[in-house]
Parts: sequence; structure tokens; C-alpha cells
Amino acid sequence: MPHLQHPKPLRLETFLPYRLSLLSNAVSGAIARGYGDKFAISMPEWRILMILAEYPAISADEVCRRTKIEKSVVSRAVARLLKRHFIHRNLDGNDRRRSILRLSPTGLSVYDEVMPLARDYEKKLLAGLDAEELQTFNGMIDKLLQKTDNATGES
Amino acid sequence: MPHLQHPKPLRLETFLPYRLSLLSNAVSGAIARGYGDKFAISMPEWRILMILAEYPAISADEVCRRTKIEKSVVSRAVARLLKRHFIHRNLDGNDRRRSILRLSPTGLSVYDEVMPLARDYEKKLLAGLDAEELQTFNGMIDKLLQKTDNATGES
DNA sequence: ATAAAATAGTTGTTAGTGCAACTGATATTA
DNA sequence: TAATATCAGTTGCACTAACAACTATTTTAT
Repeated sequence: MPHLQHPKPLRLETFLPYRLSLLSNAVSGAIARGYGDKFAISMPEWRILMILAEYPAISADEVCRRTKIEKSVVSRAVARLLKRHFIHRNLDGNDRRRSILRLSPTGLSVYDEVMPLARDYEKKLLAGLDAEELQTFNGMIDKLLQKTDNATGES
Repeated sequence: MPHLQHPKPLRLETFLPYRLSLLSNAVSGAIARGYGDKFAISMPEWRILMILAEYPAISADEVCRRTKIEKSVVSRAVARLLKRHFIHRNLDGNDRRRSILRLSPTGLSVYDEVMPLARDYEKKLLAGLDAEELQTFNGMIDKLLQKTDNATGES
């Protein structure tokens, strides 16, 4: 039985999408294990806490735009965060479709505990790497993100 | 009502794990849409086809090791690929726990159609980028993958 | 040789995700 | 102002993935 093998296969190990996916999963997974074990919060929940720590009174819709998390995921994550009193929600008087989300004291304290872990992990990950290389790396991510934005945005 | 905002928040937009996740999702998503629409194959299925095009007679277990896909996911993806006759499976005579997987002619032809799409997308993504920067970028991914390997591997 | 441990692979359960359909509120247009 | 379109947010559903438990086989140790 002849083995069917492509004469010039696209090697998975060198395929950029695959490599990015491996790296992203490894990195996000490591951090998620940290806050997941400690506070039983999911990645979308953590990202919402982060964005509310940065922008302290925004709507769920703006959370979507800023985090790129799908709106149904945000909706359910917000529901869980509300139930656990990590955030507050108030109707926007000007537009009653909207509600404004805010960190609660509890939520802020959770954020204060998790944030250093995340920051430390990032720091450890980047430790010992050449500063110039790192800048190139970040620049490349930006360029690639821009390119994918265009590609995604085309109808 | 005072807004609870962290004095020195960890900015989501500059947080490497978040940026990697955005990029990885955008890139993998774009390609997955390609073969998903055309052949109704999932990402794990596509990766298994890729790895079999490169290593033409390996066990499901080796597929796991080489693709880092979880074994139950591989098991179900293999089942679907078998049902659609994209691959063959034969018991390994030396070790009857193992089965050897091979691309079928159909599977190879699917691979032959999808692979150029994937390759072109990667090429388009990287087009116009400085070769030296690109090398740095790839080197950084390798370094970071190594670091996460260590971190993941610690008990 | 036999018991215990490890390995390959499958399957059940559970939770997460993305899409589409829906509700209620606001904006737009005739 | 009435009809329509758009928007914020929720919910239902189908699909995917992770983890653990399980079967069958092989390896290791006593």
C-alpha cells in the first residue's frame, strides 16, 4: 500500500496560524488557570473586569467593542459577575436600552488580586528577551492585526 | 457614586496574552472559514489532514503529540474523517492498541485543494513585511513557546 | 508467571462559544 | 406622526472542547 504523502506539504510546525494558536493557548491558558483556580472566573469575565478597571463606567456594548468578545458571551459573563456582586449595573437615563457597568468594591478587590498575577506572568514570559526584539515583535503583532482587520472587514 | 477605577490598571490593549489571542483568532478564523465553507471540515480535522500529509502513516496518539490536540478531540475528528473516507485506519500488527492512520486519495485531494488556500493566506498576511523583522518575529515565537513549555510542564 | 502500572483510544458529561431570533428602546424617514 | 429601521441586550440552539472514566492491550516488576 503506497503511502499517500504530499510531495511538498505545508509543514504544520512552521505554519504561522498554527504557531500563533499554540502560543496563544499556552499563554492565555497559563494565566486563566491562575484566576480560574483562585476565583472561579472565566476568561471573558476576567477581561470584562480588566476593561472596567480601565474604563470605569461603560455599557455592555462598549465592552464588546473594546474586548472583541461576542455580545452573547458578554451578556452571560455580565450576568455571572452581577450575581457574584463583582460589578453593578444601572440603566442609562439618556438611552434606556443601555446599562452602565461599574466595578463593585468586591470586583475591584478581585481585580487587585488577579492583576499582579497576570502582570507577573507577562513579565516572566518576557524576561531576558532583548528589548529591541521585543519592540519588533510587538510591532509585528500590530501590523498583522491591522492586516487581519482589513481581511475580516471586507464584505 | 465614585467610579471604582484602578489607579494603575493593566491595559487590555497592550496586554500580550490578549493581543496574541486576538491575532490568533483572527488568523485561524480567516483560514478556518475558507475550508469550513468549502469542505465542511473543522480546524482539528484540517490539522490532522495536514499532519498526515507530512507524516503519512502514524497513530492517533502520534497525531496528538504532533498537533497538541487533545486525544478525545482527535478521536472524534478521526471518526468523522473515516466516515467521509478522507483517511484510512489499520490496526498496528505489533501493538494492537494502536491503529495507523493514512490519507486516502480523497483526503489527499481535499488537502491539495485546501493547502494552497492556507499557504496563500499566510503569504498574503506576511506580504510586504521586512524579512529581518519576520525572522525576529518567528524567533520570538519560538522563544516564547519554549518558555511556556517549561511553565506548562512544571508540576 | 502473575499482578500492577502504563498506554492507545473511546465515550459520557459538562461547560463554553457563536449564530440567529427575539424584545424593548431609540432614531430615521415619509 | 406613523411606519420603518437600527440598536442594546437577552435567550435558545447547535456545535465544539476539556476532563474524567472506562476498555482493551502491552509493559514492568516482583
